[in-house]
Amino acid sequence: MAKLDFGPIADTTRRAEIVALLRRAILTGQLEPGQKLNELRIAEQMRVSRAPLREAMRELVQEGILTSIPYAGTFVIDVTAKDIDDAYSLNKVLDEFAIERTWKLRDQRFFDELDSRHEAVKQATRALDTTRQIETALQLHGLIYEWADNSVLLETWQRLISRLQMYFALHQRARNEPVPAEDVHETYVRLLKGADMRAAQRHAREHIDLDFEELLAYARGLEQRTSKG
Amino acid sequence: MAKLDFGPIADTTRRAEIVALLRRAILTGQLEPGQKLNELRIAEQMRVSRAPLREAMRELVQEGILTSIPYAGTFVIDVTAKDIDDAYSLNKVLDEFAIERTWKLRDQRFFDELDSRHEAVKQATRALDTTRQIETALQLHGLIYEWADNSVLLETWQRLISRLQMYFALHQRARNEPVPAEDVHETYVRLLKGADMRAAQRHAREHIDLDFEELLAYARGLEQRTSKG
DNA sequence: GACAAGCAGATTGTCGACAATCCTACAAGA
DNA sequence: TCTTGTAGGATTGTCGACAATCTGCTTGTC
Repeated sequence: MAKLDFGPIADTTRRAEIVALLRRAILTGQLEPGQKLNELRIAEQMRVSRAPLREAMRELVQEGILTSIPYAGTFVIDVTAKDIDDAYSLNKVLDEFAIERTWKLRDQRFFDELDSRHEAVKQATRALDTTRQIETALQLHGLIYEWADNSVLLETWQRLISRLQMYFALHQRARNEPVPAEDVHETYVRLLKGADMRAAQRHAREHIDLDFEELLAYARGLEQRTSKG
Repeated sequence: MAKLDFGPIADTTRRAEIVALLRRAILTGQLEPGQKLNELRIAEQMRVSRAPLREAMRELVQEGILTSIPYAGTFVIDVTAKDIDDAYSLNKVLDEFAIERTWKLRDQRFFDELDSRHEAVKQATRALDTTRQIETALQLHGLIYEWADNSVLLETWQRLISRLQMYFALHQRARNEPVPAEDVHETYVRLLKGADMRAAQRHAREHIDLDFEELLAYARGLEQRTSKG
């Protein structure tokens, strides 16, 4: 008989669902940076009272993707080039640490999961689903954090990807180009399976730098435009 | 005429004050790990309705010092040896990064602030005020994060010190010993003023390791006791 | 026309009450 | 004895309404 492993049951509070809905709207760019969230309107749309909505918004404020000014409102965070720069430079450091911690803990299950997530990225890429592509790519990247066996590190990473996902989504929406067909994660996955930890760490740095430059350029353009307007 | 630099005005929402009150109670150990927070009772004590209290609790949950289970309650997080280990190992990495980023930005104001915070620690030590000593020591340590000019890094650090402060406070309360009179931060401050960045980074690691070992031993003892009971 | 005072209108912050859920104790049945 | 079902009380989750605050406009004065 197969070993059943019941996971925790789904959160059944309205608050949790609101958090999920709002987060998704923000991370996919449906709610744009700087935009104000009108409590009454959103509550009506969701057929929910303002109490759980406000609690949900508090969570997202602490998560770093909303910002709140007393008696003025709650807004989607603005994306500045410096924010992206900050997030990425920290991400590099964390990546190195995560790889180091994960390295000795790699096993067959790790490699299987790595392949599985890699496959998910490729599938989203083939389907030209940019939103899903970003999601899956970040999940692929997040495996080393989940495997590092350090809950604080994992939390930190999860806070970071919220923003990164938002940045990427904005970038993609702005470009509105078909996704590159090549498999940019091939090397990353291969190195994580290999024996040279330093090489994997180095690649993580450089691989990130690649997308990073594009993002930064986009963000700088954004700022110039908005400062003109 | 001196340049006036008006800081932001105080938050005037009840929510913000509740957050401050609760956070302080948790970080000083007045609310013990694992303890349940009864909304009705706390609301009555603070002469406040449950709405702002619940929002405040949501923030602290996201901050990582409370944990919430739907329909069951909100609890102060438990302190396990692994949590401390995780937090500290990440802290080492972040310290190194913060020092690196700060190094080139050091100026006279930095050195002055460093001395000022160092003095605050010494003063709290002389006054035998352990709670304040922990606070000031963490603030001294946090200067490199404030100076690193990386908002994401700073946020991450602030999330970390919430827990560290809680751990330290518990430790101190448990020992209930007079605080060591020697100045353990002397070398740290001197190296941050010096010219050898690597040395400063190395010391940050080792300096932390020192207190860390004590904390870990304490936490392990705690866990054994609770598993027995 | 410029500027300050003051008045709606809209929006956020807070409150008290109700609904949904959980935990405990206890009884009934196998 | 162990399990299962079932009230009862306590606590959390949610709602609708009221209070506090901000914003933009209007009005009046110079």
